[in-house]
Amino acid sequence: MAKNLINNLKDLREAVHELKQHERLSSDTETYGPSGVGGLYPFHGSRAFSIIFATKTDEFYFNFNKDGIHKRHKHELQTIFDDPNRVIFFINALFDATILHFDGIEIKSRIVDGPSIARIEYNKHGKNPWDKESFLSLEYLANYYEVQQKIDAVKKYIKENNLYDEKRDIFNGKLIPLYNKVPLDLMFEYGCGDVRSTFDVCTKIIKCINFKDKNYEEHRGDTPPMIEIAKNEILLTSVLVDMKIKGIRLWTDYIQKAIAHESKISKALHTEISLLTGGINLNSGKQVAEYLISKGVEVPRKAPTDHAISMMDKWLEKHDILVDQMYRAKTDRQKLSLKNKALQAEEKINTYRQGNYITDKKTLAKLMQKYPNLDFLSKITKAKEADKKIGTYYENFMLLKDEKNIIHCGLNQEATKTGRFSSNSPNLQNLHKEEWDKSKDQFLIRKSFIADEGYRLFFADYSQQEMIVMLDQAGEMSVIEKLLSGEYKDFYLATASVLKDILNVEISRKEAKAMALGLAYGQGKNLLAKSLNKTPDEAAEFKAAFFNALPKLKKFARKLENQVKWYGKIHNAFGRVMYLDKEESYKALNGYVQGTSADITKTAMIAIHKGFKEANLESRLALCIHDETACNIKIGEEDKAIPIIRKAMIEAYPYKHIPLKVDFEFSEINDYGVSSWGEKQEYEL
DNA sequence: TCTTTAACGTA
DNA sequence: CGTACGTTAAAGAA
Repeated sequence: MAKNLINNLKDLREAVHELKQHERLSSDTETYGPSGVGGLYPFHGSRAFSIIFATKTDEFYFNFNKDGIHKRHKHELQTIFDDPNRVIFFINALFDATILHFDGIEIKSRIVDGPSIARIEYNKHGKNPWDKESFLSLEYLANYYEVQQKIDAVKKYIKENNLYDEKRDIFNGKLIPLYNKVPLDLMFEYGCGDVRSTFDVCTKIIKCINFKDKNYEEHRGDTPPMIEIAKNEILLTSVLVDMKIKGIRLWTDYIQKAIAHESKISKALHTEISLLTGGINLNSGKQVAEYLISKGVEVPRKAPTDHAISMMDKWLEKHDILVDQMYRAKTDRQKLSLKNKALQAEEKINTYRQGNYITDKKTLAKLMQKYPNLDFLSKITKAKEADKKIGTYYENFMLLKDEKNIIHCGLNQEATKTGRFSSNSPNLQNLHKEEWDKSKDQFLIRKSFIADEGYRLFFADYSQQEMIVMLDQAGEMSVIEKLLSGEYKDFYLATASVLKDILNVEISRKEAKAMALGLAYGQGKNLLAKSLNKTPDEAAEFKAAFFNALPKLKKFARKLENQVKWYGKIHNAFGRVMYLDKEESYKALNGYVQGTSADITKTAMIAIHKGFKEANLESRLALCIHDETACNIKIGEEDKAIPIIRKAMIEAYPYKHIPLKVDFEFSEINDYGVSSWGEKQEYEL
C-alpha cells in the first residue's frame, strides 16, 4: 500500500504508465469554485486542481494546483481513460466526468458509479429524514460497506482558517470552501483516502450483488439476477454523461418575453388583491385562510399529520407535568407562572389537533362556487399561478443555464426506489403540459426548451406503458386479446366508456388514465367518489365493474404482496429489488410496474445511444420523462434516427403476450426559426 | 440557520 | 391506504 504524490512531469508519465497496467481503478477529482447541487457546477466555473486514482493497492495523487504540475498537462491523463475494457469507479460519476470534460478528457472506459449500483444491491434508503447522511454519499457508503472512512481534517482546516471565497454560492447563497487553499499534505491524505474508499466500496458492492444473486435465488422467482440490471445501470451512466455535457438549449428571447408577460398579469392581480385585503402574502396559506375567515368563509382544515400527532403527544406530556408542578408549587407566583405555561401548552395541542387550513387550488375553486361574490378567490389562484411560472420556471431556467444558454439538468439514475429517473436543477419532468394552439402565439413553459440549430426535437413515447406492462405481466389475456385485435384501441378510453355506461359520467382520456392507474394501484372508493363527484357506493359499483374485467390482476398483485410478506422485498421483471415494509405491501404492484417500466425506458436509452453512435449520427438523446424519450434529431438524419429509436424502444421490453407500442411526435421549426418542446405535433411515418 | 409543511406540477 | 418524484416559500424550532 503506497500513496504516491505526483508533482512533476516525469512522475506523471511514469504514473500514467503504471495506472494503465490495471484493469480496475477508482478516480476522483478535487475541485475549486462552487460545488454541489446536481453536478451542475462544472458548467458554472468549478474546475479540478487535482485528479486522483487508486488501484487495488495504491493511490496516485496528481497535483495540478499552483504548487504542482502545470494544468496544460492534465490531458496527458487521457490515455488512462481510453481503454474501453478498463473499469473506473467513481462516486457521483457525472460530476467527475463533467469536470474532466472541461480539461479535455473524455472517458471511454467503463464508468461505474458507486451510488447507482449500490441501489441495485441494497435499495432501502430513500431520502429519509432520519438518515443523517444521504444514502448516495461516500460517507454513508463507506460506513455501510465497512471500508475506510472519510478523513474530516480538511473540512476542519477550512473552518478553522476561514478559507472561503469572497463570493457566495450563486444558487444557495452558502459559503464556498476553498479546497485549493488547503495545504498539499492535508489534501493529499484526504484525496487518497477518498479514492481508496471509492475503490473498496465499489468492489464490495459488486461482490454483494454476486453473493445475493447466488445465495438468494429463490427470492427472485423467475426474474433475472441483479447483476444484469447493475450492468444496465453501468452502461447507462456513460449515456447520461454525454447527455449532461451536451444539455438542452434554452430559448432565452422567448423566456424574457414570457417573464414580462407573466409579470404584467401578476402585477395587475397583486394590485387588485392588495386593495381588497390590505396586503397579505398569497404564498401563505395561513394568511389567505385568515383573510377568508374574516369575510365569513368557512375554510376546511386538514387532518393532523403523523408529525402533528407526535407533537401533540409531546405537548400533552409537557402539559401534564406542568399541571402536576402547579399543584405542588409553594408560592402563588410560581403557581401563576406554571399555569400560564400549561395554558400555552394547551394552545399548542389545540393547534396541532385542529390541523392546518386547506387553501389549495381545488379547495379555493369549491369555495368560489359557494361564495360567488368573493372576487378574491379567483384572483388569488391566477396570481399564484403567474408567480410560480416566473419564479419556479422561467427565472430559474435563466439562473441555471450556462453562458452558452444550455441547461444541463440532473437526470439522476440512482435517486428513486423504483428505478425511475429523477430530474433536478431544473426538474424537467414536471413542467406544465399545456395544450398548444397552433393558431396562437402562446406562452407555454415547455416552449423554453429548443433544439440546437440544424436539429429538431423528436419525442417517442410508449403508448400506455404502465398499463400494458401490468396487463402483460399479470397475463390478463381477455383484455390483451381485445387490445391486439383492435377491439380496444386504447385501454384508458375503454375505461372511460365503461364509466359512461355504468355511472353516465363523461371524463377525458387524461382523467381516465389517472383513474385506471389509481384503481389498479389500490385507490379506495371514497377517494374515487370524490374525483367523480359521486357517492362512495356508486364509486364502488364502478370499481367492481373495472376489476371484473381484470380477474388476473388481483391475483398478480396478491402474489407480489406475498413476496413482501415473505421476503420484505420484490424483484421487478428486470430483477431490480425494491424493499418494502409489511405494512407497505399494497405498494408492491406499483413498485413492480413502475420499476419494470423504468427499466424498459433505461434499456431503450442505452440502445438508442448505441444505435446513433454505430450509425455515425450526430442526433442525440436529450431527455427522458419516464415513458418518453426526447431526442435532438439532426435535419436529414430522420430516416435513420427514427427507426433506431423505434427499434430500441420496442425491443427493450421482452414481453410475454403483448409488445409495447411507440408513438412519435416532433416540433417543427417555428416562425422564429426554432423547434421548441412546447409546440410538438404528431409525426406520421 | 435549519427543518418541516403545504402546494403544485409531471409520469 | 394510488405511488413515484423536485422546487418553492412560509412557519416553526433551535
